[in-house]
Amino acid sequence: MAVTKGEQVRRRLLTAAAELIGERGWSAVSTRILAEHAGVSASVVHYHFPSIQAVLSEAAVTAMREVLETSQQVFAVATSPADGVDALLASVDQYSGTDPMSRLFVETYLAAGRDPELRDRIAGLVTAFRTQITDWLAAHQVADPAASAAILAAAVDGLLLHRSLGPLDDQVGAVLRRVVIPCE
Amino acid sequence: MAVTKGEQVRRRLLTAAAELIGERGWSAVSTRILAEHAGVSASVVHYHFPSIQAVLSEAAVTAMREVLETSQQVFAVATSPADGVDALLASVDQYSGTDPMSRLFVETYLAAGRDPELRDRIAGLVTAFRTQITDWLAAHQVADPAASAAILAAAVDGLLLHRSLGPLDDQVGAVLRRVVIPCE
DNA sequence: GTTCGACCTGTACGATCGCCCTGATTCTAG
DNA sequence: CTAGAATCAGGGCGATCGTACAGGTCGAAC
Repeated sequence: MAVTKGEQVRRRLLTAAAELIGERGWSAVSTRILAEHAGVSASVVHYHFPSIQAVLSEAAVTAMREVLETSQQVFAVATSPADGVDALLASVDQYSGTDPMSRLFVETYLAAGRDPELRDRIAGLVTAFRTQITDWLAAHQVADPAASAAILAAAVDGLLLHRSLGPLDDQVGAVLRRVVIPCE
Repeated sequence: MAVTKGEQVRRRLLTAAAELIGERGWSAVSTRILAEHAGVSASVVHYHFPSIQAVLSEAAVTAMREVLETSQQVFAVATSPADGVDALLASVDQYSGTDPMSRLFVETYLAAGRDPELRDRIAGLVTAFRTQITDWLAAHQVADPAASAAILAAAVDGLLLHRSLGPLDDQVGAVLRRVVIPCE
């Protein structure tokens, strides 16, 4: 069989960990909670992973990579810079700011500040995402593509953060489109 | 005496809590760690506060209110929308993204998602801050002042989040200035 | 000088934490 | 069919958690 039984359990642990990071917070995910949520015994966690931090890190990096990769694909179909911003915001719209995935992103940013190895992996993911946007903006004659991409990426995370506190203005899309202006 | 001995200890606990939230993370601040950091015995915490969550919430709200109030004062001296954005970014520049205050903001956003009462208090602070910026932008004939203020506030938090992963592009200030365009 | 309240210390309780170890079970190669 | 590897359950260890409580110290009011 291609996927062994143990590999299935390992994946269940990772998906459960990703959910729990968002729901309970990074440092509130314990071995027993994680095991119960994945439907296994507590000691199975330490059979598949060396430590709790290792599970959380791998789960977070995997989940973030998937989201970022699908998120940067929305730019491929956009035909103009304004379309690209709209598509980016639309793809973000499925996250309410209070859902596990949104919170996993922020939790992981914070955890990365306390774990240098995790920090490097996350920085790599975000840099790759930002580079992808930079290239796309440059190809569409946007001025200062690198800084514009940095603002767009930061705005997305910031909007998620603020949206968890309450609804946002309808016109944020129109305003964010101002960021991408053509070269003179 | 105006400030009693007990009040001094209470304040030491609050400032220590604010630091520890940023350094260790919200849910990793324990009674004993907090007491040790404030130079008091462990049970003093529960003499001045009903629970650990209460200390953390009050410390976070107090710290955030101070920062937001001083931060919105930088707009008062700015004479143009572009100046305002520059002043905002400059006032944010003193926070590296890895310092306790930056991290306290994000930690508190996340904690607010798990505590409705804290959420309301934080939402009030952020809304007041955003309203202040909105009024200032409107007074300076910026189009869509409310949405522009939302983008600016979100960008500030997002930039802090991303700056903790690595240095940012030099031109983010120039790009962010594009957000504030005059009414047609 | 005594009383009283504010303030603090030390200790204790039950719960939970990460991690380890020992056996049982299940699967697979030979 | 069997031996061995892979996988899992259960229990236990020392540490730490939040909180409660009983007693001690100390300054101020009377």
